[in-house]
Amino acid sequence: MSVKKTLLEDIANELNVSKTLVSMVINGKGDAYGISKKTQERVLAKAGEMEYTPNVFARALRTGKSNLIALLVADISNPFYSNIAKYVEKELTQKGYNLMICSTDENIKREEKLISLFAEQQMVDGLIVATAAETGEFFKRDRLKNYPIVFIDRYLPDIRSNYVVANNYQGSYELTDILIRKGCKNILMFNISPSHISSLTERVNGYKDALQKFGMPYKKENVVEISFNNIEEEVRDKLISVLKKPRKIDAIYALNNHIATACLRVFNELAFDAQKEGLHFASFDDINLFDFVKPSVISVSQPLEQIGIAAANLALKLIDSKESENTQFEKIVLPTTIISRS
Amino acid sequence: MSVKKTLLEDIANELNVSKTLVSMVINGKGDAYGISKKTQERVLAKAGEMEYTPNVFARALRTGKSNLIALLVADISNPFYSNIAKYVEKELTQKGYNLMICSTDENIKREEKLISLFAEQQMVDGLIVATAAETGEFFKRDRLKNYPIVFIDRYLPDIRSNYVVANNYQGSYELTDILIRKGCKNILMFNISPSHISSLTERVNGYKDALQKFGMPYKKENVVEISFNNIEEEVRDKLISVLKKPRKIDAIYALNNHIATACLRVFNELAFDAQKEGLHFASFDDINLFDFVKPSVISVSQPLEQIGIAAANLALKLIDSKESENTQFEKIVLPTTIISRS
DNA sequence: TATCGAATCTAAACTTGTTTAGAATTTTGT
DNA sequence: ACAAAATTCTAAACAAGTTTAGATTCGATA
Repeated sequence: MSVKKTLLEDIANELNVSKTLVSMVINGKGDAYGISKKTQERVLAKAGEMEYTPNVFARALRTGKSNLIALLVADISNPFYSNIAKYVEKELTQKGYNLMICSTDENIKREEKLISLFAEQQMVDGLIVATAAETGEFFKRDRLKNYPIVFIDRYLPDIRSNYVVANNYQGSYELTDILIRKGCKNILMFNISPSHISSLTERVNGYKDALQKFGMPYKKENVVEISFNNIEEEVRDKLISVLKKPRKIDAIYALNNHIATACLRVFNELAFDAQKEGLHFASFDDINLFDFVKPSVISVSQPLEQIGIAAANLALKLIDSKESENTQFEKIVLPTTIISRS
Repeated sequence: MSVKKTLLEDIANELNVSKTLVSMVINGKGDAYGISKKTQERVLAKAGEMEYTPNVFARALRTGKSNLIALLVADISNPFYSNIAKYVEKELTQKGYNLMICSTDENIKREEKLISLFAEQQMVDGLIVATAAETGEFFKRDRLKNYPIVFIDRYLPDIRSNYVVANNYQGSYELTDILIRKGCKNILMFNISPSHISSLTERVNGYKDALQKFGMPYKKENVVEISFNNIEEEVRDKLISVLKKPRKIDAIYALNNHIATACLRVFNELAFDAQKEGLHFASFDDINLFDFVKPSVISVSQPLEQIGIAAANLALKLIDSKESENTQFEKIVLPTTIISRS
């Protein structure tokens, strides 16, 4: 019962011209194909009057372009990703593209399934991915050769690829440096497990190298691994046992915002006054929350807007230069900022 | 240079059968069309071997179904929406659908443009929308008649529609009730402007009716409107002037999480100890942050997961029953929970 | 042995645009 | 005035599937 959609052909029939002509005019190629100004106007007017909107699928089928880009992240409800998503979308919208955002749940199989659907079938013109992959063998498959993929947040060392990431190493190095200068001798780091993710390993490396600069030993027992799917509980257990022991630890460093939140929750529950106890608290990733809590958080803030914009534009660039067999890969590393709260 | 994709026809040629047959088997209609078991097996085996994946656009063009649903929200970086998005996506994935999430920036024109693109051209099979519209005239257009649209968070009173919302009235009523029972005589409410959005007006109504129940007057000056695009600054100005005056106000009630965060920022900056000053603080919407801040926040928590799941399933139901001219509209109102922190 | 029916399969139409190759018309040049 | 060139337009092919209508093939029935 719903009203019939207007087709190209309907406009053509109304005006007694061919649908070829209408298509050309609608796509702004009227001049290029030498359609008279008068005819162009008539077509445009009629198209407006009949509320014509092109069928996206027919167009994509014929041209092989959907003007769609997909963004794959572990979890869209993580503010880190949802903020990046916002900026990616904003940038793409300006350039006439639409964005599909999908959560992979940090599940490699799901990620691969989505990539097969989106990329191999050209459902989307390009892909922006915070990959959960370990080695990334999947990305070597022929079908993905020459397909526009931009990695964000994490990259795969063994895969030649384009990526946009924050300078995790440098940020972590600076943060550790600050903690040491504040007098910390025993910085306990909470890492995520599995820890193959590049951004995490680089944060660990930055931490190690800063220790080394000050001639401080890297103690394995000072890096605690937390399963990514059970953060709250494991942090609670580990942190409580640390706080209850006679203290050697003089700083806690959470490697991402989830861990940091879990730590803060424990401090809160125990009514533990870190400041009074001489314990510093630091986190990689900066979230709103940190502006309001005690203990004050020293954090590394990632340039979310710039990451989003850069990833969007890099993807568009790759799409535009797709045929040109460009084997040059772009690796964009953006600086982080330390946020030190009093 | 990238490897050629496998087409239905390629499989058909390899096996010396028609592409019709291959299509039928691939879509699981082999039995229905009387294709022999042996042939079905051969097709499936060959399809797997050749890594066939169907072209989404060709399929959608012919069938008029894309297995895509779009979710339109004001801002995907708002945890309220990003959490709903997560659950909607999870539910849809299980049912074989993919989700397109788009931010409208609370911009009605952009919302309408996206809906035209998505719905009128059947780019997506259904739509879930937290609309920015005021009257919703747009939704009355013929092209959208009988198109599966589910409103979430907000609905349009003048539009006959399907929606899934939290019980904003009841939540706000209960919250106000609690504040009054705690002895509050002057509850200052920060509302968002423009305030035509149903969820907000219902929160105001709940507040008013609770006051009335206790025979307390509704004072216009106790409802302050804050422009949605300048929340931080306006809240700062208004709140500071309130706090500096000789106090009559004994509770602040923020109508959403953005306003609440802005208020907390002001308390923080002023080192204002609300508890000591006998000021209660409440918010509609519950976010992580509230677990960690002072003053303690009394909040109304919305059932994000249930909203997401219900919206997804309602959309799917509408899609399935599309042809049946169902004029019955479903209105799902889910209960909220008060979270009272000590 | 011609016929009917079931089982199995296929040719061609169809979805809605874009693009190619070329046709029809008008203008220009001499 | 006629060919060449430029202008303006169109028929048909094409993208890659799904669906309809009907064609074979085979054994069974009369």
